[in-house]
Amino acid sequence: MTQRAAAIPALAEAFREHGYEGASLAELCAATGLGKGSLYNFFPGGKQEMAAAVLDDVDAWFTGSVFEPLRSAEAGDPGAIGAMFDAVTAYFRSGRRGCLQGAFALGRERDLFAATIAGYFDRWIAALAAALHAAGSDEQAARLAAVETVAVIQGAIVLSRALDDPEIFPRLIERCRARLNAAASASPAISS
Amino acid sequence: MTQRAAAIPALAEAFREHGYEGASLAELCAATGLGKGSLYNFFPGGKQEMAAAVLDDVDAWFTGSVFEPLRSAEAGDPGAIGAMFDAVTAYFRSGRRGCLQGAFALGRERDLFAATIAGYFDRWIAALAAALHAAGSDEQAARLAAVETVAVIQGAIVLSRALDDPEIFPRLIERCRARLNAAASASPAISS
DNA sequence: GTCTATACAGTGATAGAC
DNA sequence: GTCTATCACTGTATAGAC
Repeated sequence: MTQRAAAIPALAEAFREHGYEGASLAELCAATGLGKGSLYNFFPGGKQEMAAAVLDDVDAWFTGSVFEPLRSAEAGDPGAIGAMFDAVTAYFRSGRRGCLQGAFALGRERDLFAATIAGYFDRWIAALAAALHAAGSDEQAARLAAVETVAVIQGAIVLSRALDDPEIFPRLIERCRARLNAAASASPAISS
Repeated sequence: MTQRAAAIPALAEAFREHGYEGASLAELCAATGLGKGSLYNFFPGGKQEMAAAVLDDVDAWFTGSVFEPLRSAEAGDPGAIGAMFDAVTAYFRSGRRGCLQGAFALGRERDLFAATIAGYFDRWIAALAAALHAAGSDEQAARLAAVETVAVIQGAIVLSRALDDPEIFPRLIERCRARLNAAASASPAISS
């Protein structure tokens, strides 16, 4: 059963690089070093179950390393939002690595994983909005800023890959960081 | 030869909905109402030529309806940037419609169309930066704001589809509009 | 549990009838 | 020009040998 878990990161990279439709079983076998029989032993549901397992794995990582730490801002940690930017920059490798949930949202495979994808972004936005609210923004402004920040991150991945420019992602992240810091230091009464 | 041009919008919708790998020839035939023979008569290069023609068509529309009007801001038109947001909101149907160049940038098909995709975003960013520069921003700030604005638009499409929420796109667009207006009204000496 | 062999639908693409 | 028939091939998935 630990072999199944070991295969998931390799499957994730294959899906990231080729997309859901583009990742053939042959490539998934090559990526994991397993034969078709072994893959189907671990994932009887086939490619769809493999992708679902990968999405769950990514989701679990973000929950533990991004969403939960953001909640610590509610307990008064002022560095939680900065830590999110650090974690995201490392995870997406400054935009060279794509976002599986984001890529799946753009194609037809969205229908297969709609609830999982929506849940991922929903919890990300909710956690960031809670942290911003704890830092002083009113709830509506915090929610909108959280949506925008996640959108910038997703757009930065698109632009980084489209323009093949590794500096785009860190620059946009720095801009988000500065803007959220500025909003947090401003009093909510003023920003209303 | 006009039949070929008539097929392109239908092909565009098919590629948008299914992605490059996911759009099979059978679906491209169904979308256009043409048989394989007819499609191959118009596009001897097959699927790749169909996608290239679609990208060129989208590019031409953006050049005429978005990039060129932005250049008019250099001639003193203050409404050019607002017109871009209107055009983009209508084109992407408030995020329900995907961006072909953005979607292609995330998968392996990026390699096939790398120059076209990069050129599309390059010219969008350059035109918007020129308009912002004409409105008073210094060049570096204008460039960065342009990159961010295009990133927000791309991210807004991802989030709109991921969360299946049609209000996300227009809200983020309004936020961009307000921020660029605020930056334009501020003197460049202050914002340095 | 892992691989090989295989089934069978569907793929992109081509040839030829009309 | 358009369609039908067909190509060789790859796709996902399964069965069975070891």
